This record gives sequence, C-alpha cells and structure tokens, in this order.
Amino acid sequence: MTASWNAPKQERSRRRFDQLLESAAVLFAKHGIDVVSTNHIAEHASIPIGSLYQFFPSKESLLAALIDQYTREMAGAFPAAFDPAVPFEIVVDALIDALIEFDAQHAAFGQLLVHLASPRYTAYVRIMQDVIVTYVELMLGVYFTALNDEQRRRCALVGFGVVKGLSELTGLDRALLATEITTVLIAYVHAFVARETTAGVNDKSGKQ
Amino acid sequence: MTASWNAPKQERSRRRFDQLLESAAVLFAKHGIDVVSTNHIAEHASIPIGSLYQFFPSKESLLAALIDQYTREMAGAFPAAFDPAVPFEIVVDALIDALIEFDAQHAAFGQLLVHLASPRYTAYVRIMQDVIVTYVELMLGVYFTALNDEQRRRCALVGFGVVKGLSELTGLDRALLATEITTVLIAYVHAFVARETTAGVNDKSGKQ
DNA sequence: GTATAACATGAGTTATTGCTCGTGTTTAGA
DNA sequence: TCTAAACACGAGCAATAACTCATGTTATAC
Repeated sequence: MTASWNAPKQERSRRRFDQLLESAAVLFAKHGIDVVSTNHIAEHASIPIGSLYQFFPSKESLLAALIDQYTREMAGAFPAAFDPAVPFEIVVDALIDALIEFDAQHAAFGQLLVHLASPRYTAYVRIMQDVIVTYVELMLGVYFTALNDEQRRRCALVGFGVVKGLSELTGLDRALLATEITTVLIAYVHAFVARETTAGVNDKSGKQ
Repeated sequence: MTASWNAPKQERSRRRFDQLLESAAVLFAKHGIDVVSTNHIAEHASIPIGSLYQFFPSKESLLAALIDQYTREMAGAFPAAFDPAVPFEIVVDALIDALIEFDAQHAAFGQLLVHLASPRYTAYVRIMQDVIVTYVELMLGVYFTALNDEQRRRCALVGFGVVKGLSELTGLDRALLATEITTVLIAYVHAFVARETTAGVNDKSGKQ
C-alpha cells in the first residue's frame, strides 16, 4: 500500500508521465490490470521501459498514480452544491449522468472499480469508492435529514454497489441502463428512508 | 472459448480431478484468477503438475471445468417450484438465502462473477450469469404476468446486477447486507412493473 | 496372462514478467 | 559558462509463467 511514484519536475517529463498513465489506462481497460505488463505500457506509450521506471518504481506505484489522478479529477466532475428545492430525482439523474461522463473520459474507471473485489488491489481502488460514497452521503444529508450518520453511510454504500453492479452488466443497452439505474436508486432510497425512519419523517424529497 | 478438459475415466483419477478443482477454487477466491498459476494449484492439491495437465490441457480448460461444475450444482441449489400463493417477498428472500448458501459452499463463486467484467474470461463466466438470469425470468413470469419476455429479461438482468454489485461490497456487515439486497430488489421490481405496465395490471405480488 | 489404454511423475523448455543499471543527454540555477 | 540534478535509453537479469515429454505404474478387457 506504500507505493508512491516520482513526480516529474520538468515540463518535458510531465508530458511523458501523463502519457504513460494514459496508456496504462487504455490497456488496463482493454485487457485487465493483471494481464497488462509494464513493458506493454511503455511500448504503447512509445517510451522506453527505463523511463517508465524513472517515474514509477513499480507497477503498483503506477496503479496508485492513476487512481490518484482519477480521484483528484473526480472532485470537479460531480455537481458541487445541492439545492434542496430541486427534486431528489433530478439530482440523482444528474449524478448518474456525471458518472457516465466521467467513465467515458477516464478509460480505466470501470475496470478499476472491478478490482475492488480483487484481493491485490482493493486497498488502492477503495480510495475511489470512498470519494464517491462520501459525496453521496453528503447528498443524502441534504434531502433526508431524518437519517443519522450510520444510516446515510449504509444507504450511500448500497447505492454505490447498485451503480457499480449495474454498470458492469453486459447485454443491456447503455441508454436503457441509465434509466434502470435511476429507477433502482430512487425506489431503494425511498424504501430505505421509509423503513429506517418508521414514517418518512423529514423526507424532503417530494414523495411520501 | 473452445477449452474442454479430459474427464477422468477411473474412480482414482476422479478424486484427483475434483481435488484439483477444489484447490483451484480456493486459490482463485483468495488471490484472483490471473495471479494463481497452474503450478500453485497443483502444489496446493499435492498433485504433480504433469497430472494437472493430464486432465486440463490448459489453464483456461480448468476454469471452464470449474464453471461447468458450478453451473451443474446450481440447478439443485435454488428452490425448484414457484407457488403464486406464496408472497413475492418471501420468494425473493428464499432466493437470496439460497445464493448466500451456494456462495458459502463454492469458494470461487463470487470471484468468478467478478470476472464477468474481465475481458479474458467473460465468455466463460457468462454461463453462470445466464443460468441465474433465466431462473429469475421464470420466477418473474409467475408473479408478474403482465410483463412480456423482453421486460422480464431486462428486470431479471438488473436484479442480477444488483445482487452482484451488493455482494461485492466491502465495509458492510453480511447480515445487514442481505436485508438491503432484499429491500433493493423488492422496491425495484415494484417500481419496474408499475412503470412498464402503466398501472400494475396483473400484478399478483400482493402490493399494488 | 497379457495387451492396451488410462493414469502418474517431475525435470526441463520456452516465453514473458517486473525490474536494474551503466551510460549518455537536457535542463535549470549560479 | 559551468555544474549538479533531472531525465533518457535499452540491453539484459533473475524469477516465474504455462506447458511438454520421456519414462514409469495401474487398471481394464479379453
């Protein structure tokens, strides 16, 4: 877990650094993390293997750097503020759209999340999960003030699991998928709040 | 995808065959499929590497055999008949329990499902997904007669995705997890039926 | 009893992996 | 202009991967 990289200190090398991360992302997405070798990554980026190890002292450190990049860029990718006046359904829709867009812009995003379940890399990928879950917790706090911290966390975590599970489905049209994800989330959150607050008290979502 | 194995023809070798599959399952579950080598599997089973290749001409064929074993054992693991008189909620609960039990009895079940998203193995693991989805389709047909084939398939697939996504969650108590899975599924199916049938016509689940 | 197919065994082959290291080139600061 | 740090480069190394094969040993059929 202590796998840090050597950040480039010149403009020239910063570009090569980014290029390596981009190539890694593309190859990880296409073939899976374990299958892609550092030699492949270097070759895909047209950068000699020695230079790769200049920046990334190990394959793990490359993974860590990629995840670091993704988590930093996540901050700007999601809607920043929640207006309780906007219906909950709309906010959920916006969040799903933002996630889909982020996934499109970040080749390895989906493949990295898959590795939450692969023992070697859980610890690294977990960071991305935490960023998303924390964000959703915050959102739930705005709309469902009756939930306590533990309840918000549990609900957010389950929501994350739902999105992850459905995103990885094959054999379902992408457009239809977004609709179904929204349906599941909305239905679940309402069911959850109703169950946990024994009457949906302080439910500001518009639906009772 | 054409990776078949050499089934043993004597009792003695049948035990060694099963032993190899069991060792593979345990190691796959613990470390991930890509990371575990055929040499490791043979050593864990205390069977020389040459004998492993007697039965399994490739690592892929071993995976195929393991999945074949799992899919065959799945048939007996799930409740066989659906009585429309039994409430839908109860049936869902029973199915989730059966899945949890099956997972406990089959070390690599969860890890295999994870590899639905890993390009190299999708085709193999997909077989297990199909068995489960087809089963759920059948179940939905009993309770929601207003749904057509495509709708049943879509609903079943999403249900599968939900269960898979939530099963892979870390950081949530196993007992709580089962409750949340049930909540999500029930809430979703009702929302889905209401949306697709424009009024929940022929909804025999007890809830409108 | 004997022939044949099925199985058992593990040292060894070839390819690939993550990674090193010696040597040469740029860059930035004084 | 000079110097030290940062970077560029790629042949090559040790470890490990998947897999083979020559040489035995058991079981089964007649």
